[in-house]
Amino acid sequence: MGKGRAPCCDKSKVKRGPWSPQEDLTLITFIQKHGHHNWRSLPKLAGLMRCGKSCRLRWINYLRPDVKRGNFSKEEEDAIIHFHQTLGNKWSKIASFLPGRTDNEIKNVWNTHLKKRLPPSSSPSSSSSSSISCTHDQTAEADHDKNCAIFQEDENSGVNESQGSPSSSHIHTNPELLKVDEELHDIQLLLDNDDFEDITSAFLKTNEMLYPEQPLDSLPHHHQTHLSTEFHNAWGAAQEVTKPQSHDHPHQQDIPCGLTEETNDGEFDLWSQLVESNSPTPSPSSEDFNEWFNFMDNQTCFDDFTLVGEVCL
DNA sequence: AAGGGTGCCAACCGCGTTTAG
DNA sequence: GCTAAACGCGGTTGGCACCCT
Repeated sequence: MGKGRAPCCDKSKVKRGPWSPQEDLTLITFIQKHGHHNWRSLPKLAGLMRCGKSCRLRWINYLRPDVKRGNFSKEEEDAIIHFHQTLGNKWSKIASFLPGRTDNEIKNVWNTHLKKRLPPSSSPSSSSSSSISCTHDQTAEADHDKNCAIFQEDENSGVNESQGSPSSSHIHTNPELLKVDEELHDIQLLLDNDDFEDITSAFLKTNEMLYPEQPLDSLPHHHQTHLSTEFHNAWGAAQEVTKPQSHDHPHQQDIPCGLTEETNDGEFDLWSQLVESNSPTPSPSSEDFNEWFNFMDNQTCFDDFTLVGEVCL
């Protein structure tokens, strides 16, 4: 690869900066219908003047239905501290332990809050973290499933918004972390797969209710980047209408909403057609999407929601 | 009330890794 | 096996909101 990397897109022809609600809608609608098998061609196919990377980032960090918004619970913060000690700045790895949290969000929380709490010596340097990464990575892998289960359960039992509690500024010492690990292990032993899925489902349902309704045009410009929560909530509820079983797979982010695992191959075929012909093809479940559009109209007070959807398809 | 400083976070950039031809 | 394209990750930045003086 000696020629250097070609730019991912023509910077002069793509829009940059904060996403507008209309762009969010366009992206959501397109992915809802066609999935995202090729980020590079997606913006062109969806009618977005955005770089594919930008679309991917927007989707992963804000628009995908299982993204969890709101403050981090004490348990989540403790977990971030714990796994950062183990893994270092492997944000995506840490994010995989915290369902619904993105690597970007965790990175921001670490840099703005958690790092400041710790004494300088307890923050792993890049060299020290790499020197222990092998052994600890294995430990982290082994802890992965049980920690996921724990945070699902936290959501389910309503202990999420605990940042104001007197203990929320408390920092784990190593013995305490060990105790937490033991507790995690005990609970993991009590959970079977069905319980895990139940908790996951409950978590996602709770997640839909994190933000109140608010008319789009009543918001100041700065908060328009947060409008995705409107779509996110509406989408989550729409999933209840269309394909409730999709809630059972929080980590299968690549399977678009409204498409089950069984239909994924078919969806890929649809993508192939789109890429080849560069023209939209009819949705296999247009009735469901129309229902979703109507729901979104009500949720967002966005009069021409259906129009936006039609334009980009 | 105004202005400067600080914090926060969404988004961008560039590089390493993976995948496809 | 090689090369180029695409993806994914982590670091960094820009700009808004809030706080303090």
